[in-house]
Amino acid sequence: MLTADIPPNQSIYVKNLNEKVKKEELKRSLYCLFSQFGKILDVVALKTPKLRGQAWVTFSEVTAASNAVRQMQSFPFYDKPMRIQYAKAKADCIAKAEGTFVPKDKKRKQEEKVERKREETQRPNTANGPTSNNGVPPPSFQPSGQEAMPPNNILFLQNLPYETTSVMLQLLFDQYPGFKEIRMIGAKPGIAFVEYGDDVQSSMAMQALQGFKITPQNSMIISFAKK
DNA sequence: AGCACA
Repeated sequence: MLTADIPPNQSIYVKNLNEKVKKEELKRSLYCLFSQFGKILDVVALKTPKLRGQAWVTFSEVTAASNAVRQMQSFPFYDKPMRIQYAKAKADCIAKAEGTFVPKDKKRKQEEKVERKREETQRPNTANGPTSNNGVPPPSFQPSGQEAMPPNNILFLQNLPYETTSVMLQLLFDQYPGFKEIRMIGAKPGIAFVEYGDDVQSSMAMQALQGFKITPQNSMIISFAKK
């Protein structure tokens, strides 16, 4: 029996994570790392004996989860290759959005009944409902164009104002751990490369500075550099 | 290895 016959799910299950990383940092890093595939609704990680070293990342689209499963398979994250599958169950944040959420005192075995309820309760959606988001990470930017580059410790910057200097960029990017250097090409204004120690660090900086405006007209576009 | 919502 392969591990790969779990049906697609908008949540992914990530295991073989480095257990020394603190929970909040782990969640932030996973959020940054996986945001490249689409909007993330929730990241769950627990440090209980049974659940450490694992996490769940829920996307707003199943296709984002599919790309993440494929592209990030075995990605070295905090020195360990991550193992990624679709999650086996639906995330609570999704069930809540659908109105099918059953609090945890009603344990499993309820699942089939919940499925039926879902069909009969189809959207009496008029006046109520705390609009969407329940305790989720900050909203991500919309990927613009060719965001499909695989992770790289080097970032590619576009749409910089002509007068941008490497010192200006250094001030900005040196705020994030692992910063190594800025490289600009004299003949090509408007673009630059930023090198970090590893892919995780570059991902953090990308997430933090994506869309940063050096001038009101210049929203920085950040992607991973081509290998 | 380990599939939850501390």
